[in-house]
Amino acid sequence: MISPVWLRSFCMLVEIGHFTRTAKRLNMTQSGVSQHVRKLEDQLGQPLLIRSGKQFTLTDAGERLYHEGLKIISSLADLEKRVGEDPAFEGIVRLVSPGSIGLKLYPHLLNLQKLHPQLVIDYRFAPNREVEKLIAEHKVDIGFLTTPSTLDEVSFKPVAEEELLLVTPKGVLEPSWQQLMQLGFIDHPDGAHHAGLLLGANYPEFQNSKQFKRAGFSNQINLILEPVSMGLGFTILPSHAVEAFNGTQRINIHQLAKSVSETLYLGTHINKFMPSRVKTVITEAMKCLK
Amino acid sequence: MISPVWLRSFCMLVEIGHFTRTAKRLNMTQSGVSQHVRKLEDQLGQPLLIRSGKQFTLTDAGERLYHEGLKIISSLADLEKRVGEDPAFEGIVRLVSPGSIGLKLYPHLLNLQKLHPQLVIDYRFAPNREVEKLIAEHKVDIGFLTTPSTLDEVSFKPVAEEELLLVTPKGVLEPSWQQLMQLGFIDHPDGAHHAGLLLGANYPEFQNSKQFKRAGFSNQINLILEPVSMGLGFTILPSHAVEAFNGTQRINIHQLAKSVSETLYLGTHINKFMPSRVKTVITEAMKCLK
DNA sequence: ATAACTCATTAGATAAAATTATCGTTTTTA
DNA sequence: TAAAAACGATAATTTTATCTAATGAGTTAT
Repeated sequence: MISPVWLRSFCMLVEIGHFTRTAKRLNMTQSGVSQHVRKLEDQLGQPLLIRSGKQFTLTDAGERLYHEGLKIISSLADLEKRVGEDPAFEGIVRLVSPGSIGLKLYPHLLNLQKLHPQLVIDYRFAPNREVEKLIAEHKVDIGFLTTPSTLDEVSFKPVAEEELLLVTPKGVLEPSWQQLMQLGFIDHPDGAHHAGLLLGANYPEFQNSKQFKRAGFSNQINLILEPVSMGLGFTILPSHAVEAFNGTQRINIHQLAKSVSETLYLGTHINKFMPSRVKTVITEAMKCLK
Repeated sequence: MISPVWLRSFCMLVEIGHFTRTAKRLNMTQSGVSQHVRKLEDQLGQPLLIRSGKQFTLTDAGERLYHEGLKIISSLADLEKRVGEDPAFEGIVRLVSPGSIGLKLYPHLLNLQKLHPQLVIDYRFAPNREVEKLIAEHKVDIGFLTTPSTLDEVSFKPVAEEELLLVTPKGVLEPSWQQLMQLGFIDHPDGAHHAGLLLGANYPEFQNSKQFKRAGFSNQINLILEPVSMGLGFTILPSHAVEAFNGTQRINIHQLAKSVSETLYLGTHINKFMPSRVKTVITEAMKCLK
C-alpha cells in the first residue's frame, strides 16, 4: 500500500517544484523529500519525475499519481476530524418499540426526517423481550418498553402513561361480563397482559384471559381492530393503537370505571456514549408523547 | 495523519468480527491487530469498539471510521494499480502546431474526442519556434513543425507535404508579376518564408517579399484571407489554411507552374515515454494527414 | 571561474512496528 | 460443572523503517 506520507511529500513537491522548499514546508530535510519520491518510484516501478538539472517535469504516471493522490491525501486528513464530529441532524438513528407506541411515534419521527433528510429514522416494531435484547446488543439506539427491563445493560426511565382501552363492536354500549363472554376475545401478543390489567380491575369475575373464547389473533398491530369492527369479538389495546385505527366509527371505545394505564419506559444502553443525533430524536419523541 | 495500515486492520476486523482471524487474513499476528486498533483509539481520543467479552460492537465513532475509512483504503489500494495503467482512450493529450495544419487537424481530433469523451484534446496554435520550445519543456505531448527542429530534446520525422498556394481576389485570373506588385502583399507570421519559397520558384523577378507593398497583416490564421477576399491584396498560404476559409467563392486560388510544398514534421520529446493515448492521437492525426 | 544552490546518496542514530511470550477471561466441550 | 480450548490484552524483545547529518556531484548565477 502506498504510504500517504510519501504521497504527501510528492504532491507538495509537485506544487512547489522545489525539493528544499518542500522540505521546509513539511518540517523535514531535503534528503527526506528526495527519499520519499524515490521510494514511490521504486514501489511503482516507474519514474514519476523527469529530472533535467534542477528542474523537473512530471511523467505520465507522476501526473496521475499527483491528481489521484491529492484527493486521497485530503480525504485522509479530513477523516480524523470527521470521526470526531457529532452532528445533531445527520446519521442513522435506530429505534424499536412495541406496536402501539410505534403507531404514534413513527409517523411523527418521519416528519423530523423530512425536515432533516440526513437524519435517517430506522424504526422497527418488536415485543418488550426483543426490545431489551436489541438494546443490550447495541442493535438499536433507542428502545421503548412497557415493562421495566430485566437486563443489566439496559437503563430505562418512565416517560409516559398510556391508557388501556376496552374495544368492542359498534353495537355494544356498556358491556357486561356476560356480553364479553359471548363476544369472545380477539387476542394479540400483549393481549393476555393487557386484559389482566384492565379487566382484572373492573370485572370481579375476571381471573385470566383464557376464560374467554379466543375469537381471533393478529400480531399486526394495525389489523387487530379489524375483526372487532366486524363484530367478531372484543379486545384490550393501548390508546395509541386505538387512535391509529382508521375505522373508529365501526367500533365502540369504553372508558371503564377504574382506568388502567401502562407505563412507557425509554430504554438505552447503559454504557454507550449517546451521540447528539440520538438525543435529537429522543427530544422529538418526548414532544410527541407529551 | 491516520495510518492507512491501522485503518485497514480496523476495517477488516469490523467485517470479520474476530481478531485472530483478521490477523491471519492480513498475514500478521493477533497482537498486531490489537495494537493497531488501540493506536487508532489513542490517536482519535475515543473508543472505537465496545468490548463485551470476546464480542464487540462499534461505537458511533467506530461506525463512522469504518464507513469513511473503507472508501479511502480501497481508493488507496486502487491508486497503485491506476498509476501503472496506460489507457488508450483516456486522459489529456496536448498538441501544438502552426495555424495552417491546426485548422485541418483540430476539428478532426475533436471528432475523436466526441467518440471518446475521456480523451481530452488540448490544442494550441503556435509558430515553429514555440512548438519546439513547448516540446522540449514537456509542455505538450505532440508538436507539428514546418521546419526541422534545432533542439536536441526534440525528435522529429516528416509526415506530410503541404502545398503552398497563391491566393488573390476573385477578379485576378493569371496573376502577372505586375499585378502582384499592384495588389500588394497581405502578410502573416510565415508570410515572408512562404512567399520566398513559392514566388521565388515561379517569378524570376522575385527577390524577397519586401519588394511588395505590405497591404495588411494578421496573425489570426482564419482571418488572413479576409482582406484578400475584399480585394485588398494577395497572399501565400499552405493549402489547409485556404481550404478552411469559408469564403472560397470570393477568392481565386492559383496553381502555379512550379508547385512548391512545405514538409510537415511530427515532433515529440526524445526521452519521454509515450503513453498509449498519445499514440492514439498520433494515429488519428496521420489518418487525417494521409 | 568561483561561489552559491540544489538534489542524490550513504551511513549512523532514532523511532516505530511487529513478533513472541504470558496472563486473565470467556467460551466450549466432555 | 469442571476441565480444556480459544481469545484478546499487555509487556518485553527483536526487527524494520525512517529521519538526519554529512558528503558529493551537477547546475546556475555573478
